[in-house]
Amino acid sequence: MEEVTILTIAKRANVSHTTVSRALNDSPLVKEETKRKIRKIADDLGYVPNINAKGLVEKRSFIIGIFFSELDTGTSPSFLVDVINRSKEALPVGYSISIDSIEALDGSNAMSRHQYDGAIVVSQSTNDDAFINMMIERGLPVVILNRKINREDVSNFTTDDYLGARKLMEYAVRMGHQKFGLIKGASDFVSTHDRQQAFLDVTAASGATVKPEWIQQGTYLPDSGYESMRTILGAIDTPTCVFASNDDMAAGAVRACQDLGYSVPDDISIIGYDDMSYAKYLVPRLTTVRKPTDDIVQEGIDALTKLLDGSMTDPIKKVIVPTLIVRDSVKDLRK
Amino acid sequence: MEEVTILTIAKRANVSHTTVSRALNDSPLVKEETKRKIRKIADDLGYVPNINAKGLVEKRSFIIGIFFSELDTGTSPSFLVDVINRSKEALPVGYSISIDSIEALDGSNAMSRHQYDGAIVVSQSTNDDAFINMMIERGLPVVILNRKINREDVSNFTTDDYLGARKLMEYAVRMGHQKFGLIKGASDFVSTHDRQQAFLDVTAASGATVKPEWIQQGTYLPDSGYESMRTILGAIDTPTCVFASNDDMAAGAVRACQDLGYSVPDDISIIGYDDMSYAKYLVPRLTTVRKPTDDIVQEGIDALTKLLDGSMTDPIKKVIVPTLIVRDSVKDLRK
DNA sequence: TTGTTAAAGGAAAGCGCTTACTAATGTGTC
DNA sequence: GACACATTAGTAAGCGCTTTCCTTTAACAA
Repeated sequence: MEEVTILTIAKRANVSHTTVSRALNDSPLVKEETKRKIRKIADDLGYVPNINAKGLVEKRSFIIGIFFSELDTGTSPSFLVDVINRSKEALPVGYSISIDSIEALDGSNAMSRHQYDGAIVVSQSTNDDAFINMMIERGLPVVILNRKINREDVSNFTTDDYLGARKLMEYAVRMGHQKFGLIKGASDFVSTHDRQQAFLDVTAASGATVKPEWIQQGTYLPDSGYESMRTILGAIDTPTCVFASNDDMAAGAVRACQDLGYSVPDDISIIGYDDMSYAKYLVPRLTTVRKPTDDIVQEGIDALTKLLDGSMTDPIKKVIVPTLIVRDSVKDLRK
Repeated sequence: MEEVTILTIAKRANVSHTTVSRALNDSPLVKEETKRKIRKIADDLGYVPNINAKGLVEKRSFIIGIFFSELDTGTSPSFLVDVINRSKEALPVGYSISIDSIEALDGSNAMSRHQYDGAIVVSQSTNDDAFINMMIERGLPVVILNRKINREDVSNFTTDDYLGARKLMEYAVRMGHQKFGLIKGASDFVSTHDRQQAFLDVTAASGATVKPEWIQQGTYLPDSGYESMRTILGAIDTPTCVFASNDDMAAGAVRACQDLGYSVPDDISIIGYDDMSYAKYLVPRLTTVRKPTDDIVQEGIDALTKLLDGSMTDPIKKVIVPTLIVRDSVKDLRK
């Protein structure tokens, strides 16, 4: 299996390798007929361009980086997989993707070891800003997902966590709840802040009771939901509804209730956020908010593709609205 | 920010670029002192080798491919993430990883578009064999995970699904169960077959009852567990214990029981497989088998690394044993 | 002194590709 | 027939790196 290069093809076609290169890149400098002939030969020979050589002269790597704030902890696997899947589908052929966590890369020049042609940053935290700015300064085509960025010059696709949490909390209030607990997410995540703010605003506006001991700090991981819920249930008085800032923690919280002999939702209601795939299999089925991950990712990749081929004119900013998903984990207190 | 190449360094150090290259690659042909000087300059200048140029001459791509049988369906997100994470950690610096699904690549020469330096194949199905053989024939360093491969010349890390399912079923039998149902996994997955075989062997050996209508075909996805369970519960007689071939389907099955007014485990016991992270948050906590994913992946990457740097002598074969995880979803019928 | 050898580093080729330049044709105009 | 000027294709340079030869210098033996 001899390596077939443009030179191999050139000989076969009785043209120079220059012409082959041009034909394969659809240059207007070669006749259609010649192109056809050359392409045919390339096909027959099973020619595959050497991406290193091509990249070397074009100063490209054909690798696009996908960066998450963290890989092990904050980012949910299904979100990650979704991003990867859509990226593969939506990216032009020939590109590889490389996954990394910003946290792990930070400070080091590790990032520049791979010279990415473009990047998708799935950002959870303002801690990522330095990294993001660095990429933009370098002139790298980059798209930021998930978190709102205060720069005009970069495409940014987000969801409105505040709005989603608001919808959710307002629903709980409509169902007659007046005593609320909160399990917060990982502390430096913006989503944590937004969801919490909606919680505070809605409870304040509706005159609901929120005792300090009903507000617990979690990490977005299931175990922290479990522990936080135990603490909340340990208080003298207990809330009627607890908002766990994501579904993972909600699952842990439900578990804690069960372990301590509380029935969900009869004794206590639990609401989550994200609508993870298993949310509808929990007992009770979790009332939550669907985060439009798919859309965010799809639009993000589309934008990056445009950036890559130069067809992007102005940066795109888009906020995709989340949907309230009502299931069975909230008791109707009005009846 | 001028691009700094070995030539930039060479000028600064008053040596030829050749010497720089050698110094940076720790060649014995340059004096230690010279090396130190050159490395210092490289550091100061923030030099990053151009991977394309390096790859071009060394005929390497610095990309290793990670292939899954399928990406959307059969492979669980957390497994996938685990593989990615460990790969990142364990692979030598400078390498990028590229994720792909065999299914999507198959037939096309798409695979050869990227010229991988090595590959990890996470195989679920014998359908992957053609692909695997092709890679081996090409002489690509490759390691197969998850599924047993009948080739002597390739490293292979697996778990024993038959053994795991056997342990699980034997436990259920010990708990007094004598009427068993089965929800099978995706049909062309080897794991499906192995788990089913253990089910059949144990039930046969223990003289348990297994009615045909208690055996349903699933897909490994939660919904199929739900539907299958509904079908099983629709039978005139029902089993006392149902083995769902993975936790996702078990979750669906539990849900179906609940919806139809059956209590788990009081009316019916459910057992799963894999020990997904949420398994201990289901209600009831799921009795299942822990699949040693971490170990498989870690050993796989280690092997590939050795393959890559030529320090592998003989292919490694290893079967890692799964662990029974007893929780609350199986009722003790003996009391 | 001459010869031999080891050590250290340089010159140049070349990896496979794109892309200025250049050259060879053909075509139309006066 | 002489001129411009498209059209098509070829020549050669060069992307940043490794590596094969060479060359230089120093050290040592005879």
